[in-house]
Amino acid sequence: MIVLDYHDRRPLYEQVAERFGVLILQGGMSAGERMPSVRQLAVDLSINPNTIQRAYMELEQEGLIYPVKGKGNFVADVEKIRKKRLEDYRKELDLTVRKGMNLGIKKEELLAVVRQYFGEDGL
Amino acid sequence: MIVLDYHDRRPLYEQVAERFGVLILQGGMSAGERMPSVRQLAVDLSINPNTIQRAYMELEQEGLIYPVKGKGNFVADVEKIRKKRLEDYRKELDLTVRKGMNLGIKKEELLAVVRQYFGEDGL
DNA sequence: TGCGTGTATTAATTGTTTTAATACACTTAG
DNA sequence: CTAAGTGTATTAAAACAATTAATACACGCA
Repeated sequence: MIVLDYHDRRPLYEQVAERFGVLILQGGMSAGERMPSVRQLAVDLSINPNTIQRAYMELEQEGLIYPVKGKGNFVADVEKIRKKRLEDYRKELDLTVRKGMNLGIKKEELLAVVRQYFGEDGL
Repeated sequence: MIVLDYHDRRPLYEQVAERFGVLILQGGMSAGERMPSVRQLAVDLSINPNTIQRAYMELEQEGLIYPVKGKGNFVADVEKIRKKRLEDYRKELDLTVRKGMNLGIKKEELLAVVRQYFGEDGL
């Protein structure tokens, strides 16, 4: 069971989302497994159900879980998670490169950064 | 003289900074030229001097102006501005590429995005 | 139908941002 | 050296946004 840290300045819903996020990504929960119910977890942690709801919303945004009305929230497939992460990253990358173009950066400089992390091989 | 828009939801200091920022970047003011004094501009716009001060702080952060105690704020050299922008962008670019590496993105995909905006030539 | 589930709306609380009031410190003209 | 103009720092008031809670609604299943 997760534990809240009231010395942590971050909001409660963020702590809850973060703990479960790590748990899921590290394989502590498997795909399809049910999350604790909004109400039950709220009782366990002695906080309001809406705070849990908010945390689950965050996790849903990240593609880590999905809700089923009347049944509960369930852990998503890690493969789908990975795909969503890549999707989001591609948008970010596109923006960054375009921004560089607008700033008048040289193509070679962009390539150099890529090489720096991915090596020279294969050009 | 700039004009404040009280229907604009953005804070006053941001409006002030934005207006002068555009003015400077578009060549409406030349390097070394003096900005309106904090107090004078405050009187003109009928707002508190600290709000102007805050706006000028923003502009200083962006490298657009520099302060001289007892004398005033002055428009920076556009060349220095350009350099600072590039500096900031390089850090951003570095982070983005590293993040891609951590996500396990393929080198070729990064290169493809670069080509998309900068063309195929020169590989 | 009843219990357990997620969802939506509204309000109270808390925290952050924005603006103002005021006092301090530096520069230069005279 | 003093006065008037300049930027700077500190503090507090006011406005705004984020967070949490209270409450009611809607769905699924036994």
